[in-house]
Amino acid sequence: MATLSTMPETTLHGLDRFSSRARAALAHALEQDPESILLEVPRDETHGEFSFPCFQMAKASGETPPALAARLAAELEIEAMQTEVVGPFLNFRIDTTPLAAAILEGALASDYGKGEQNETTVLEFSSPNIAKPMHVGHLRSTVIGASLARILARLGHKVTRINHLGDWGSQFGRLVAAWRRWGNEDAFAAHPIEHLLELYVRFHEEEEKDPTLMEEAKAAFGELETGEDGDSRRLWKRFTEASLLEFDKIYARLGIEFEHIRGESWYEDRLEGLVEWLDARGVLEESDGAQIVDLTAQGMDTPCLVKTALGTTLYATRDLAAARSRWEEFSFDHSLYVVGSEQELHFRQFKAVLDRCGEDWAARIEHISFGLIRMAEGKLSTREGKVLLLSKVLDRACELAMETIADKNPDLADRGAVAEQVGLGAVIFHDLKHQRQKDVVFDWKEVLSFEGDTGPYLQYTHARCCSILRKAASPNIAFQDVDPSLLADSPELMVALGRYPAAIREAGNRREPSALAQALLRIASAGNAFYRDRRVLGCGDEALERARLAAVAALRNTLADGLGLLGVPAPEEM
RNA sequence: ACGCCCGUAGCUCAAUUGGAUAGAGCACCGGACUUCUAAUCCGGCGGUUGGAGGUUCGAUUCCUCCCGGGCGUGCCA
Repeated sequence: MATLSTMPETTLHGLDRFSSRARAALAHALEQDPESILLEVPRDETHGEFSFPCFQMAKASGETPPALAARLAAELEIEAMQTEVVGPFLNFRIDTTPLAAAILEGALASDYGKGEQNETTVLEFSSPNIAKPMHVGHLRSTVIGASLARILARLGHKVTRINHLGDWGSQFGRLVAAWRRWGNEDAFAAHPIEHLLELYVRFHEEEEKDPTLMEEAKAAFGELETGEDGDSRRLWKRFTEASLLEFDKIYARLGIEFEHIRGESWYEDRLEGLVEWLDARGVLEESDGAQIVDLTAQGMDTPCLVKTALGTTLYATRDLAAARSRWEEFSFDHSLYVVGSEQELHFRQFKAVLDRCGEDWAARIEHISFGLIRMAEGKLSTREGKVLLLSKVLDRACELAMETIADKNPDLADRGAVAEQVGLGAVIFHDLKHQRQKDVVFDWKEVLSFEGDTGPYLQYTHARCCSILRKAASPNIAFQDVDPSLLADSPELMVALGRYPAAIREAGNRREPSALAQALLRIASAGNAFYRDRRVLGCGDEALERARLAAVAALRNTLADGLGLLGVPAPEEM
């Protein structure tokens, strides 16, 4: 993969074009490899666009940091950049006209922020359970995964998205057993998922009083796992099909697609082979009648169970089979699993099992874990029937967006469609703006907020840009027709736009969409300040209007692009 | 009990993964719409970064202990 410093300058996007020059000059002056020169972004923008703290290099050369900074400032001659010494820091400032020229050229092009990481990545995300409705808990995996898929694709990855449906396991034994006792065809026909959820909840209510229930459930799952096309399997298929229809509605709404929708059952005929393979590798042991892989040497005191004493498979069995299958099929460089943090032990275990088997590709597996969504009132529990349906959250957000439109822009055409975009945008962005690792307390007031650091704020800024461009006599400004010196008064906007490519890179490399979300907020903020202070249309100077229109177009394009990567719709009017 | 994660302004979160005077939004107070959408913008208020040590030029960030919260800990997923 090409590193920043070895790439030709024309392929460097945004501020990278300037930082790479500074790094190259520093590397030359310090006789170091450019890769070892790390530039920082000063917290305080008045210090410039980049900064080089001299502490470490000074130690190596025996100078004091301020002395080294001063020496470098005197030596360095960088095209279109000025240096400034502040104590031990060497700061870099980009000349405003070349800055505007470079950023405008980049942001008006269609490949802004594109990367060249030519790698193959398998990405598993969303993965709801069959026979249960999607609830707010599924939102995170779904939107984080979908967004990461787009971001990584932009960076050059060949991405394969897999929806690993929870369509297998002992829970289906429970469901089948519950159906046989209390199932109702009419209720199922009318509201399939609701009815199945009722059965599931009822099972858990009654299993304590009636131990024969669990026996029936285990027997039913046993029937399923025989692979025979019997009654159990017919029921399971019906439940699966009904669930998929429901899921598709949500995915269509969120604009999410998968290369493969493969439930756990897809790997069913590989399960026996997997167990035999583990045995052949000599890692399988029996313990209390179950088949386990001991992991004490890997630092885990809990072994990985691959078969119950009854001979049925477990979650880990299926994930191991899936991992092997994906390795054989895709020969991936990365295999990412966007799954909640409560499954961390599971992933450590299943990677450790592959380690024990001598599979070095296990190191390419990453658990992209994320914090749980909790309700302010207490824990959600599917078993107790306490769920907040994802569809309800989306509906409520869109309703509120409709009310807001009626209030703020009652003449808007196509209000329903825009309300849908704004409502979804609020919910999706709210999720993606937080670091994924942190737990989220679901708060209606915040999720439904359309002001401040929200999705609708970004959408609004985008719509404002569209509005200006719509009213312009000639909205399509070619970069060649712009005098960039006329934008020399707007370095804040140019810098914010210029950091966009690096934000995409950071979001991808850290598997952290919030890095992109935060960058978009800064861009929108700079954009709002820009057109507040600078009249665009009818500013009295044709060349100036052209330049400002180009800046607005660059802003609009970047916001639309970034929102697209996050999966937030970008209406042109709202 | 043990393991992992989290703790930053009244609330929700940032802080370039060890850098400069810890920043935004919400809430609150005060200002800006006859001019490209006020879902916006500008100003003010707000901090012992849970606590105590340690590592070093420098710690919100790394280490140890403690406090508080979340999740997990062989036959669920």
